[in-house]
Formats: sequence, structure tokens, C-alpha cells
Amino acid sequence: MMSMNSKQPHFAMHPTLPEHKYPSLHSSSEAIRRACLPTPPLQSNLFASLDETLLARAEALAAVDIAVSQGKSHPFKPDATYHTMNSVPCTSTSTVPLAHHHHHHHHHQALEPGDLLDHISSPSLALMAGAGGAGADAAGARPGLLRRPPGGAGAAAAAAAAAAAGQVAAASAAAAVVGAAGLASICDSDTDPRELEAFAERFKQRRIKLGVTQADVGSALANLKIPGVGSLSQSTICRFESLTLSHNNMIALKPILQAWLEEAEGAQREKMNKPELFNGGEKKRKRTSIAAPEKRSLEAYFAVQPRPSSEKIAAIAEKLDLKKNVVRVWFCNQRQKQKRMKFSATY
DNA sequence: ATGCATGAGGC
DNA sequence: CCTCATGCATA
Repeated sequence: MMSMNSKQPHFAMHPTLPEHKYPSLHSSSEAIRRACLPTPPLQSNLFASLDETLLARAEALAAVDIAVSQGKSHPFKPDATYHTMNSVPCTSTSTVPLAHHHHHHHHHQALEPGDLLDHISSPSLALMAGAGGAGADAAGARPGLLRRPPGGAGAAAAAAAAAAAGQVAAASAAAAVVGAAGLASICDSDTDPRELEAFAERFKQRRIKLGVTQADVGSALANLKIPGVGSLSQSTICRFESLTLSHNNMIALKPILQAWLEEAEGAQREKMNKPELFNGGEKKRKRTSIAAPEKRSLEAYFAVQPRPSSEKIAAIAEKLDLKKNVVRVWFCNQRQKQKRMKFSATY
């Protein structure tokens, strides 16, 4: 009676597969990513002797933030800002003489207050040459998208089996999946951030025209019998539309959403609903809310050291009077955010 | 639309 | 313990 969720098991999508093994998607991508990492995280030498100093400095920076931030308040999200304002009507067949695909750029963790300020209070958070994360990841393969079978579906087993096979196909080439669903541009143009942005925008527009919500799309995906593709949450659809997903994630989801879009438009006559809502009253996950002051401190620490050691995390947790795990997760999430689609002009 | 969380897969 | 893909809960 602890972590068991009543609604749906988040896994079981790759339970038994004696023949093949598709989770290689993840592994390969990460392996490549890691391999490409030019500089492993080691800034500890710089701060090795700055235990107390670091905290103090970080907090000082946080204090600065307070002073700065109280002068204004932006209603917009501070991160995930990358709009490249591109509307290239490029199709899959259109030639792309501009051979500037995605190249891996080594990213450097910012160690200066500038980054901190930019992150927490900068009004000009649009321009950052932080294409590192996305670029590096993009260089690799694609992640093993979509998992989790439809909660109480009786065909879960079959779906899972099919899903397994599908995963492999998806890994090899998005073309396989897309081909079956509805032909998409599965070339290097698929990795083009501008193309993704354009698609995301078109997607949202057409989705709205169809009169479906993000949540609807999410559950409808399960109706598409694409192997390995189950439903997705409103959150994910939203993030896709707003491009607040990792580059790889965007690329992985694009063909699937495109398939859905085409089918939905092609058969705009039926409106299936998968209300799989059975809740008896189990454990509700609680979202601990970190107060603004603590958050500011965390941001300050993050600016100085994005990957604090366990000990440091513990220290920070104690100072801020937060649970260590909460702090650890916060840093993890912060890193993820920092890595999102952020390829403004690249330079 | 987003913040905090879970979990698989990997070192 | 990390990274990543995702999602529940929420502002």
C-alpha cells in the first residue's frame, strides 16, 4: 500500500520478450550520448574547498535575486523558451542545401552568477546558447518512447507483445511506424528543430480545429493501433505542443502524433472516449510545494553546482529544511529543464 | 501550463 | 545516483 497506483501500472510493457529486446533504444541513445560527452562533470576541484563558502555564496546570490525580483514579476515561464520563429514550409522532398544539421556542441555548465540571474530573474531569458544538451542527445538514437499499457484493458497482453516488436521497429527507423500510419518526412528534416516547431504549431492548430483537447489526444493515441504506442497524458501532449520536451522526445513523438492527426481528420465522424476512470480511493500522490525562498536558494546553488554530491544535497536540504530526496529530485528536474529545447540561435 | 515525482535502464 | 520519458496534482 505504498507506491501501487490503482489506475494503471506504469510498466509491464516489456514484460516478456524471449526473442528480442527493444529497450535498447534507451540504452543506445544514452550510451552514445555519454560517449559523446566531451567533458564529464568535474567541477568539484573548483569548489572542493568551498563547502561553506559555496553555500554562503549561493545564498548571497539568492539574496540578490530577491532584491531584483521584487521589482517585477513575469507571467511567463522562465525556462523552455526557445522560439526560433521559423516557419519553413520545407517538405520532406524539398532540398535542403543548408547542410547545417545538428552538430554536437559541448556544453559547459555555467558557473557564474550570470547564469543564475538569467535563470531566476533575467527578463531576457530568450537568448542562451545552450544547445548543448539537446544537440548531444539528438546525436544519439531515439529513446524508447511510450510505454505503459492501457490500464484495465483486457487486450493489454496482446498489446504489450505487439508493442515490444513495434519498439524495435521504431528504434530502427521511424519510417516503419510512420509508414504504416501515414507517411511523414523521416529524414534529417525530422531532427530539424525548426521542422519540429512548425509541426507542433500545425498540430495544435489542427487539433483545436478538430475540437479535441490535449487529454483527448493523449487517450486517443491508444486507439491508434500502433505497436508500442499507448496513451499519453495531457501533460505530454501539452509539452509537445509547447516544445517543452527534449529534442529526442519531440522527434519520437512527432510521427505518432502525426499519425493520430491524420486519422482523426480522416475520420472526423467518430468521437471515441476512453474514460478509464476508476478510482476507489487509493493513495493520492502529493506534490510537495517548495516555497519561493527555498526555491531561490536552490536556484542559487544550482547556478554554482548543478550536480551536487549526496553530501552537498544533504547539506542543502538541511539548510533549507527540506527532505533530502526532495532536494535531489529538484536538482534532477532542474537539469532536465536546463536541457530542454534550447537552441535559440546557437550563437 | 507546470512543478514535483516515479521508474526503467545504465553505469 | 543519474538521465529520460512521463504523469499526477495543481496553480
